[in-house]
Amino acid sequence: MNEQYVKIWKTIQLIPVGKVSSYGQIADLAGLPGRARLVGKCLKFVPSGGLDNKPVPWHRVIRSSGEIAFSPGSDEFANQRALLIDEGITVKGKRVSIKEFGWVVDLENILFILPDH
DNA sequence: CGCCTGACTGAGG
DNA sequence: CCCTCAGCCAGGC
Repeated sequence: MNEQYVKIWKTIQLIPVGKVSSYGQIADLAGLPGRARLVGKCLKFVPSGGLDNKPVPWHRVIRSSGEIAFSPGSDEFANQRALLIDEGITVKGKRVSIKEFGWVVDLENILFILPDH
């Protein structure tokens, strides 16, 4: 199992319900700065059963611009959009307001919650 | 080694 | 808001 993938998945598990993060932000928090594209690739292989008996909320990861990465019209797009809306996130077209729903990582998270790396 | 491909990003026009 | 472009980095061939 790819160790970097595990770090990324664990970081994604920290995104609170009702918040969104970006590929780049997850990469940074996982200790892999500059590797947003790796996060995208890694999300293709998210364990469907979750990790450590906890789900990996991949749908909370979108582009830094606030839009859903999948092309509008695709099944994946519709799926992700529905999952976001289900937990109370407003999605206008393909876009989420980062200002309103973006995950702001506080000091407590940085010091005590992020996985070791 | 080169060349191409991504669930990417930030700056510009 | 749209589009382009350079930069990005792991992988595949």
